[in-house]
Amino acid sequence: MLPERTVERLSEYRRSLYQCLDKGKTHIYSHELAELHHNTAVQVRRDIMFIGYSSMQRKGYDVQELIQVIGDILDSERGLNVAVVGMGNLGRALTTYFIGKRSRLNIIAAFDVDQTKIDRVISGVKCYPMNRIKDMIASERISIAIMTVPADTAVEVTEQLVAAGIKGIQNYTTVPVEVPDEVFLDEYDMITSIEKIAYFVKTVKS
Amino acid sequence: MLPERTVERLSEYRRSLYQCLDKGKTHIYSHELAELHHNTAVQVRRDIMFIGYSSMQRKGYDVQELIQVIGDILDSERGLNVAVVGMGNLGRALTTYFIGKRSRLNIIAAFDVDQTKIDRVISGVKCYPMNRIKDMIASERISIAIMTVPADTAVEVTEQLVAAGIKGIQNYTTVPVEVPDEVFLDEYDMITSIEKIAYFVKTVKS
DNA sequence: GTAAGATTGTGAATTATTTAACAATATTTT
DNA sequence: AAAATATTGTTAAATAATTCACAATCTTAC
Repeated sequence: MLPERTVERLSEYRRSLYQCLDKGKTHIYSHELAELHHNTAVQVRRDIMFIGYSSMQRKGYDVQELIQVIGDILDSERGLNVAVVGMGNLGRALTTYFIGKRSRLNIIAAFDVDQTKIDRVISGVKCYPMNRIKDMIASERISIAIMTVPADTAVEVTEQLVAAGIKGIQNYTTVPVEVPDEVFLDEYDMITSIEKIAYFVKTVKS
Repeated sequence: MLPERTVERLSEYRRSLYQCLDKGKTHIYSHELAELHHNTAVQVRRDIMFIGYSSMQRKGYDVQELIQVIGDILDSERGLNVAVVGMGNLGRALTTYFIGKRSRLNIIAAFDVDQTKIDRVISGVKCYPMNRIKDMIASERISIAIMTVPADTAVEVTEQLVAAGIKGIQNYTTVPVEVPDEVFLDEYDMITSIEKIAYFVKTVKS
């Protein structure tokens, strides 16, 4: 099992590699990838070492091959199904982000309380009522939920997701939630990230 | 200067502390804070040690005082002004997240290319055309920009922000950008975060 | 008022992550 | 074809982050 940071970086590298491909660039040096991602060439080589890929030396990494190898590590064979829970601004933003991205992650359902959204296709995804969470997760083999609901419903929604057998949750609400060990949880708080920037903006100056 | 992770955690603790305050809870133990944030009591104590606060021992930390002390570390005296660049779904989501939050960060302007948005107040923030970036950042003393524009304009918009003298940028687009050393940059990629979850969901099982 | 118990604060140990250093090797130059 | 150069892969060193372990201290129970 790779370190969390390494997984993140691999995912990011892959995005850049696809861009290289689009530009017709067939090989890339470790220091080029590093520069694109604000880290060092050694770090890049180390990450790539982790996944056991070897370039033909001195020509840089073969872009196509590297994409392939990263895919072998990151992706599941048949892809994973994803649901967006909460089709507000953030839910829709995320969903449109995904559209057109080469990805083995398929957003196949959205859930919302808003009656006017239900049964409609929003940002390319069909929207279901919250009480369908349970059966849809089971029947559609949804393994990951992206939670973009209002803060005050986060805990309750999490419980529903866990009860339905979800395997991973990305929590974008501003409240931390609790899940059993076997569910992978990641929490990201936009306010925190801005407060962090504010701190460094403030303290670098002084 | 505190470690980045510590700053993040402090911001998160503070959020929980405000919630305690609302519930009338006046003191909190390190292990309680830890549980809320999926980390250990030692970690919490270490973080709090970093900022030089001491509880009256054995009663837990005084919630109000701790909020105060974290604020002294994280916040700037007079607060910082923030702009959202790109008032799409994500921009609006973020802006509404901030509204009503006790914060020294004031989102005071939004920028967008869309003519129909310009000069209107959206999610509580006035929206300006992109060509106002330069003068607004200067005249309104905006130090932080949250970039939520389409990927293909990210690099160009970053250049504008930097030229205008921005101090910190949160990049929510899917392409990495380049800034000079004195500008603090944080990049967060939602697709990466979901790919990471997918990896761990996949590999924990096997 | 003494003993037992709970909690903090922190030096030391551990673990994780990053960086340095350099041998190995392929390519280009002369 | 030998020398110079550039790049990778990897061991070892350094740095950073977390956890352990425990003294100090306050509170409660008896």
